Amino acid sequence: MALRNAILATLLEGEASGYDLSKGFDASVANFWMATPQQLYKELEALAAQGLVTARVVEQDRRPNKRLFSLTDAGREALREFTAQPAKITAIRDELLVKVQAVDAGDLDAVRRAVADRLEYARAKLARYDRGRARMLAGRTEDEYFDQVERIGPYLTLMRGRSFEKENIRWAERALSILDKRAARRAL
Amino acid sequence: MALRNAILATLLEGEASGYDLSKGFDASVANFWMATPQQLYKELEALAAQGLVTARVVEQDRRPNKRLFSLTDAGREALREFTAQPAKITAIRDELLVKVQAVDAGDLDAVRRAVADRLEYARAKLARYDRGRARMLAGRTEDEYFDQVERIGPYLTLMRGRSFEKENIRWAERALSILDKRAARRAL
DNA sequence: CAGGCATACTCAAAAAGTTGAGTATCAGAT
DNA sequence: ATCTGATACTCAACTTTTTGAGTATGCCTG
Repeated sequence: MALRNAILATLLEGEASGYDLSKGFDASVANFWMATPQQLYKELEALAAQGLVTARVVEQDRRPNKRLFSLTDAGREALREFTAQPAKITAIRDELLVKVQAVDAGDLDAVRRAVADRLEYARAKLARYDRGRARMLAGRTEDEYFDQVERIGPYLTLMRGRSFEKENIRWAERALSILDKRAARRAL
Repeated sequence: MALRNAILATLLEGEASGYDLSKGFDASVANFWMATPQQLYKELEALAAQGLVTARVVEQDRRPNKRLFSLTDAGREALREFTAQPAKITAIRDELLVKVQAVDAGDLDAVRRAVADRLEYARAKLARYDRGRARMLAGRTEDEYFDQVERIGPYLTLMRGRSFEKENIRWAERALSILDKRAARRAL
């Protein structure tokens, strides 16, 4: 039910195929609701069956045909209704944190590596967010941007994703240094 | 499968009942893997059946008996194996962000309210994190703390939760001011 | 002395999400 | 000339999570 709304929200940016959505689609859906391709295709099918989106087939040469989905008026209305409802709180669920919680009874090196992997991932993602941000701002300040554009939603969600990754980086750096000290102490 | 490990990791802090876990249990499980009480009871049952935890019934007067679960050696070993595996990346799934993404075609006031609610929630949660942190540090600096205690996992996960809520606060404050400007502009 | 909240659970259906295995075509690299 | 990787999907089994409805006792407040 929530993926449904994430897809509708993303289609506000324009028509997209299942494949587009499954590859970040300009980093859109993935910023607030990650899903596997299978889920996206299935949900798009369901949305089309309910008349919330329409599909048109685009024939391409040199690559498979694709179905581009776009919002219908009913879809827009469904999205509006969704925004009018209160949001439930986010469930934090992070496998890395489970491992970190268990580090004292676990494999210190492996956890260290997992944190380092996350750090690297977060840095790459932050760079992508920064590129997306630069593209949106196009040389303007934030205030100028907000004054000039129609849609503020995509920028706000981008900023949340960006600060999330920034925090991941700060935390992971600190955690690594603490884990390293602990490893040194164990080695004695 | 991941909830399983979250429970095992939490039980490192000592025995707990399903009810304890379902009420934050010193904010433990909830910091990295939120679950409903039903899920926790079911998972504890499954863990007991697999011999990863053992239950002992504690008879209480003036309140219902409870079953306290603690880790077995097999459970400890399962947890260790889990920490040795690489962690998969976290799926970001936040209903509030879906609403914010859709705000331009949605109900601006309702979204504003949803962001304000999140801000309030994040502030309350930050205060709880700060209390937990003060309790753990007990007047020591972080470095002193790390030198003195056996377990660093719980502090590290607490810090991640804390910085997550801090970022929620910063973002929500900024988002509110932008949404307000937008509302003023619409009102013209 | 009634009503609500806290403790402490259980059962089960339905919805949502994950995992694994395919299909088919074309571009570019080895 | 073959192999990898990108595009663009589909089907199905399985696991996980959510939602809703209960049970039972005792404490505290108005």
